[in-house]
Amino acid sequence: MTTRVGIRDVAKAAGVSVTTVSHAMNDATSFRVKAETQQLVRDVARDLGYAPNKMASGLRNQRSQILGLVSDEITTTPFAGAMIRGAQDAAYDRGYVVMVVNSGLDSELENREINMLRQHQVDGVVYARMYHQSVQVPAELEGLPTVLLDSVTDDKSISSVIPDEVGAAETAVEAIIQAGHTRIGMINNIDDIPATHGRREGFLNALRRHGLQHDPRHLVIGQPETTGGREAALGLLGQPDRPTALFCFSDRVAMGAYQAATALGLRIPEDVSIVGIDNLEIIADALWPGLTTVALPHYEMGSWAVHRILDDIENPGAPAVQTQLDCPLIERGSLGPPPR
Amino acid sequence: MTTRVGIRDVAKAAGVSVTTVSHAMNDATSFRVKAETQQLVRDVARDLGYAPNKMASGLRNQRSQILGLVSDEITTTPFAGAMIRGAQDAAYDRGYVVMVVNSGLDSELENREINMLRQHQVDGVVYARMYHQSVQVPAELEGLPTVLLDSVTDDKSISSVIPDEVGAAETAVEAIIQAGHTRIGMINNIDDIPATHGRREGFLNALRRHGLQHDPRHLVIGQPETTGGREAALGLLGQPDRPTALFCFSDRVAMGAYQAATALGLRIPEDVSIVGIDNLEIIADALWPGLTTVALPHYEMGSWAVHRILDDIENPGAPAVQTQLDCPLIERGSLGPPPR
DNA sequence: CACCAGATACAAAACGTTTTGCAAAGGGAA
DNA sequence: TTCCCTTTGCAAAACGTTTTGTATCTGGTG
Repeated sequence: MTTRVGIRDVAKAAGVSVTTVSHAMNDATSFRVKAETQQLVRDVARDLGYAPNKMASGLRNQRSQILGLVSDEITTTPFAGAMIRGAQDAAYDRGYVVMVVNSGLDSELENREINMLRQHQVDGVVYARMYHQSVQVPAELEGLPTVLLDSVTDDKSISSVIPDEVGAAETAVEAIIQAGHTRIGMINNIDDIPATHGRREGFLNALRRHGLQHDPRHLVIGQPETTGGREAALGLLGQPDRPTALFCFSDRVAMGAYQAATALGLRIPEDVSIVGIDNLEIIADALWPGLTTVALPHYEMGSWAVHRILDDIENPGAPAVQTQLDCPLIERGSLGPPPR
Repeated sequence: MTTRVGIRDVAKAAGVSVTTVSHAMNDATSFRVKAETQQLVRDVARDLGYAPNKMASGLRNQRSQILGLVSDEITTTPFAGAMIRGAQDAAYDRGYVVMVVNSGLDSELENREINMLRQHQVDGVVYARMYHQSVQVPAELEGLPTVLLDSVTDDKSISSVIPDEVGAAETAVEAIIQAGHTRIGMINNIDDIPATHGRREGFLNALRRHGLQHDPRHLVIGQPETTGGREAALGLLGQPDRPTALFCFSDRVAMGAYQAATALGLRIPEDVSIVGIDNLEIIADALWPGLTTVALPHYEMGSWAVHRILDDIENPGAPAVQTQLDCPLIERGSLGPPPR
């Protein structure tokens, strides 16, 4: 490995002082160097392949240009990837870079990892959860610019971004209603989490808005996986006055509903329409027919969080903001008119 | 934000010099400090919440304790998450931290991102692909310790880790044969990539080893997604002397095979057994019955790559090694004895 | 008692930048 | 010509560590 080229190498090669090189490179202060000299220096720098050492400049500036991203789980769904990419793209656009750290559910480990981030002098951290939930921000983050991703906390002084759960459900159910359905079932999550309540509320809102009767037997709950969806849908679709459309808590639940429909000899969407939430492409695209669903804005949330944190860093003191991002409908083939 | 506590604060509080504090903290050199003093210093450091500034120590040591991870795609499957987590866990265990960067297919962007990593003085980089493939290592990585993850290159001086494709297929097909099948079909990928050839080879190896006839009509190819699997399986299972078991290129292809079986009124595994590759849990667990499949060791590859790179950094000059990692069989419910 | 070795602690230099304060050069006005 | 201002360039300090070379102390030995 050839030894790295530093600022003094450039200075020597260009026949100027390191000060001048520094000024020439960081054009914020370029009024201290003649345009001509600046060009010369930059050319030399490029030819030499000079790239400033961020550890040195960070040390001097007390700014690392590094953001930390701490997440709980990362392996089971592609959502984490989308969030990370959103965060990383935004960071890159603004000259930052992202350190990813994840700790499963081990909060002891999480604290130690946050500590490592601190040692690396990260300028801020995005504290992310894989599923929208309410969290306690670890004390280790005290004093570091922090924004919550896919989670909220009681402390209103911390910015956060989450999906608009209510709106997402409304979007889905509106679409179902537009297609002509009046008997609409919902398979909700059994867990007591924000998504459960928000989506239920959105479901009921949409029904009410259109003056549709809500049959409580058509709103059931189950484990938020495929098996739970299958069992719930089996019950729902087995009834004589079965719903003609099912709004499912998630795409995995919807996949269970597909299985139930198939088992009962019901065609999708001719006999029953199904709509999910998540836009988990690996499932939604793979189902047959494709699953119409509402996308959760993971990429956008990652991007939003990073922009928020950088705004905060560059311009401290702005008030915290709690955001909800829109969830668009993604149409595939599982929503059609009700059977006559 | 209270101003960070530095080594001189600790020194002052403990009534010793910064040198002594440094020696007391880094116990490699602890023979230069009395055990008692060391304890005192450490206690004081803990009480003050002192955490050494890695930018400063990195600058001094010419070692950032940061690893770069550059990947192509990250959002579509959970594989990326598994790799990243494997890498990050391994890094954490050895006191390192991972900077993630990803660029889609834009190699121009990739180069600029690698450049950012260089500026941050990463000690090495893991160059990862999401699907096993043959790559050209970008010139930007020149001179940086690099290992290839889920990819290989012609340059044998670069270490790499990939799944044992041949072995994976052999494992799957052996299991099928053990279950009693003799007419075994395979739905392979149409793309000309290493996985395609390796899995085909493993399939044929296993058949040959057991003296089983290979009917060329039972080895078909298709797009490596669910739709491709469905169409291929429809053809395969529609034949009068249909195979009693299907070995699928991937879990998504296997999902298509499920759909085809269902459409043809075939039960799994009573009428036809299906085995995949990937252990894409979100699908394999969700299918009904669960999909028996061979796991691709994404987590392990991430971990292996990081350990390799750190070995290389700590002990330079060791020869490069190209590794293949084992792929274990994950049994769920889609493999049974052949119908009589 | 004098000397020495070993144990322990410290001061200072170095890592590669940025930035401040100052100096030199150039040019216009008196 | 002299003076002063503006433009351009430089030397040096600082960021927070680690490490080297040296100084001091202690106690044991001749």
